[in-house]
Amino acid sequence: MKASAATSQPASGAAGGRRRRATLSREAIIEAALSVGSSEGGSALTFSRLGKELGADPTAVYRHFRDKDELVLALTNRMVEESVKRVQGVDPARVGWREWLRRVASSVRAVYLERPAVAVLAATRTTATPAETASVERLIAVLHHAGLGVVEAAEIYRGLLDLTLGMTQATAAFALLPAEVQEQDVKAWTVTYAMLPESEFPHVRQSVPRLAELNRDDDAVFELVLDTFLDGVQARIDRLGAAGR
Amino acid sequence: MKASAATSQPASGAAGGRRRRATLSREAIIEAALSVGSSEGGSALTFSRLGKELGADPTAVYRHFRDKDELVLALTNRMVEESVKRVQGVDPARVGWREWLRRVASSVRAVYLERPAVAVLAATRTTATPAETASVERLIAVLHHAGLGVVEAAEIYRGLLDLTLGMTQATAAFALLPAEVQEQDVKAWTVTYAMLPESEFPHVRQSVPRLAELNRDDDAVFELVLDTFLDGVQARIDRLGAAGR
DNA sequence: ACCTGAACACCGTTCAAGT
DNA sequence: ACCTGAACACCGTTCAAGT
Repeated sequence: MKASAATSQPASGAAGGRRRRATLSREAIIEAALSVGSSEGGSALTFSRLGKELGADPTAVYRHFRDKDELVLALTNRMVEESVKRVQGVDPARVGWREWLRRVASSVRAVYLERPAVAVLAATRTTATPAETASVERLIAVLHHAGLGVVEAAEIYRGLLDLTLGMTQATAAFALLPAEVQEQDVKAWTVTYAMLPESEFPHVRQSVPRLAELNRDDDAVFELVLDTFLDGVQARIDRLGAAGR
Repeated sequence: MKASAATSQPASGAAGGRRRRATLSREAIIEAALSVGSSEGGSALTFSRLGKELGADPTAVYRHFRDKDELVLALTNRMVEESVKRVQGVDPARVGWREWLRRVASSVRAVYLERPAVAVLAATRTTATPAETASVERLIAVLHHAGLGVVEAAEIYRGLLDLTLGMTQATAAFALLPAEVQEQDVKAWTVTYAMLPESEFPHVRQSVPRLAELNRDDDAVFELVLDTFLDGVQARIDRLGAAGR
């Protein structure tokens, strides 16, 4: 458990210079929660830690949010906004639908994994905020223009997001486990799997260096899955094109 | 919060007739934990609930498991065993690699979703038990025989499992949320998204009935993703075949 | 040898009391 | 109007005491 650095980012839009211990506001609480949720130690987002970060009593948060769930929804919206912002300069017409989807998915994953303790709470939630609805419209539109029917485009959008958020939540949840537990998991691949008898486990033994590598690099596994999924989308589009001719 | 029915399955292998309040054993505790983890109410697996199910003091579990993590690992192994058992009658040579992988992934998902409170704890863990290692060997072998190189087969195996477990963990986590919170999420699609202005959100409006449907049916989304992923694997195999000729 | 029950350091949340 | 701090019903875990 390392001490979490109290590095709150400058507020977007608000005229800066917010002091610690200043009067609480939803904005200040959201910033503090994002900061607590990104702590290296990897422990959960709690009212106690949040109060410490704010320099206030833990229960003071209840003056601004009805309960923890309302805070989680506000944090989810913030991460959606941040994800959108990171790809807003990328034009799907220029880079192509495939590369654009890759970047959208990767930026969602990156934003979430920067705050694992928030990610485990946010990944499964729907906010229906402007940032989210605009993003959904955009994704379906791009898939439609790529050659899919509108409803099929919507299906692929949903699949892509569930796939991205699901795998990201799993990575975040693992990162929050105690260090000893994580090491145990690494050892399973570098020791147990590496020492399996070659006669019974020929395929495992031949690929175990790569498997151990992938076990330490969830991002690589995610990109592999993402690329394979997009290959499948491409195949679907090609099939429609062939049938339409 | 509904009362969880104390329906423990008959122990596999053991000569049946175990009584409640009998002397505790790892087996009895595992069965009780699986039962608690499958409760409809959707609340977490805790020592308190486990003790009630066993008719013993909650802390009695510590006589048989070092801590909760050791229990979780034992439960993970049980679910892996159960998943393997459900497909052991299916021969990949007969149904084809694609259909076999579909069934493997679907049975893992089904077994986990029957015990959501266990699934959220188990999905990210590696046990390195015989059931798991044998399963890994089998999966890589099947993908290799389908036409992939051994290392590439291992990569696809890993991707398929992370994809399956990640999406399943997300569904399980959502199922554990309080009922009001889940309803809120449903309403986001049937109300907020359904009422978005058509001029700004033409693609959403055209597909919103299907999106609302998918939102209530995570299994359908999973199957869509799985099929699209397997299409991508197929494309990869075709490409290798063409290059090899 | 195994189980019990008090205790501890945490969780989220409520509410009366402060300013 | 907003914050504090005691209190409550929970968490996992430890440990002395029981049988």
